[in-house]
Amino acid sequence: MDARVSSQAIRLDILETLDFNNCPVRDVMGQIGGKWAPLLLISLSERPYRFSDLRRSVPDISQRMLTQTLRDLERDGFVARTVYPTKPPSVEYALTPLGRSLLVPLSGVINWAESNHEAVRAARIRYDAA
Amino acid sequence: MDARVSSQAIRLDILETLDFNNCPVRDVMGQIGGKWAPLLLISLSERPYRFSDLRRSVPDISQRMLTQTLRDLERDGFVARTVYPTKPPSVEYALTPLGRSLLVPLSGVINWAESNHEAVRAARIRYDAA
DNA sequence: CCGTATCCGGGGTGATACTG
DNA sequence: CAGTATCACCCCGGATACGG
Repeated sequence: MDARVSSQAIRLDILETLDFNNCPVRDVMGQIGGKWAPLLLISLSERPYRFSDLRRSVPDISQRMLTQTLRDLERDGFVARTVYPTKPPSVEYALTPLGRSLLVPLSGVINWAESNHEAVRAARIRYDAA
Repeated sequence: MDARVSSQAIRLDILETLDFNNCPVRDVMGQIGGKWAPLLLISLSERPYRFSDLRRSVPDISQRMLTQTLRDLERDGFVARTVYPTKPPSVEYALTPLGRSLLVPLSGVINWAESNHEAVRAARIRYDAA
């Protein structure tokens, strides 16, 4: 067995075709790796949210950033925006099928982050001590 | 069946305990969601790299950003830095067990990005047309 | 309720030059 | 080869005010 191979297989199909001028990692991760997008996607994985509900679910997001992040997610096809012309109007945001399919692998990273948060924090303390 | 539940189950353990003041998503994704970290982790998933090799593997990264990103990854415990006191010196970067375990779920997102890159680009074109 | 417009400060990023 | 130092820039993001 090759010593470079980990005990857990990692398959990265991308390695063979990685093109830095038209890079899916940059194109996709650039959005979902932003400051607010992951948290919004997590909330929306539960159920559709109205604008104000979403704002309450992420307490320290500004109205400006909430609007802007939702627009970006909508533009990329992850989130659908539905306006109900009530008075006052209400707007509902929900994951699209594409957004839901993204959340499958993304939830793996999120759960990893939760499980290994302490290990990362410990590594930082060790590094900063030296 | 609950209409809110997708055909593909998504389990987010984090939903029950999400604490925004000490948030693993922010703490972990903040690093690996950066501009350069994902690309470096992809390269390092193959094999250890020396500084210059890594630089060649990501052609448009500056020396400054390569150093800084590697330091951050080292600090979080994802990458190990080994100095060989040859002349001139050579430095090798390799994934740690923690980094390798991160790459398991991360590779899922990366492969998703590759598979769905075109769908995302199409969604953008559609959105921008309106 | 759900935005948009404007201003502004700070940090991330690149370019360049220098060192062991 | 593998960095560090410094400068300058730009854009993200917060605060605030206003509008449909």
